Amino acid sequence: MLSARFFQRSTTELARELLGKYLVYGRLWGKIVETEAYLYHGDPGCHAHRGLTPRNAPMFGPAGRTYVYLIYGMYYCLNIVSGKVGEGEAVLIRALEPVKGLEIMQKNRRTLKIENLCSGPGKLTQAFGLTKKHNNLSLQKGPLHIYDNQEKPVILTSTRIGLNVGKELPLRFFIQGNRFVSNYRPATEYRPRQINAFAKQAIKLKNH
DNA sequence: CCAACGATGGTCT
DNA sequence: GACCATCGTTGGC
Repeated sequence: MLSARFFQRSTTELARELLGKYLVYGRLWGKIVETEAYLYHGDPGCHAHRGLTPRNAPMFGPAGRTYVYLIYGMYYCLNIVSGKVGEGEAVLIRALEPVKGLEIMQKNRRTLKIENLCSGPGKLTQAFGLTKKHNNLSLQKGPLHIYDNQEKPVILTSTRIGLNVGKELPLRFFIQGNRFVSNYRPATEYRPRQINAFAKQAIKLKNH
């Protein structure tokens, strides 16, 4: 299991570092293959962007906890809280490669097709049986955990999916060539300078 | 293949 | 009352 320290890094870095790691819930294992970063400053697409509310409260807590919310009245999305306490940031887990417990996932998802089990944020929570009950839980304490993996994947970047605001920001990350990634979208190699330039601008905004 | 659309209910203004 | 970090189905090619 990963230490608390693992989660204490910048949100965009955590979003990349989570790729290739395992999300583990009981007998269910999935390799994280796609993530998105949501930032407190300068990111209108972030739930916490307008400040603390009852729903987004976990995002303002310590890194390494879960933030699970209901979307479109039907699906749940799993996030891993990042950033510092008081800073509302998180990483959305967008897709997993199913690794263990595939029969259970198939039952939960009502499909046999492996590519359709966890290839989307609403799909993976359904496959794992995650709901609001799993909101604001420590990944150190469980029952949800992140396990390490030595894999160093090749990472690509693109804009995020499904947003009406903040859609131009390059904050989606995924493993090159992985067939369980949720959606095609024009992507580029990971460019630290591009991300850093944005982060710099966000801090400027913060200090206004 | 893929664009359009409806289901569905919590959250915030 | 409007919005939504989605998904499965439908109907076109």
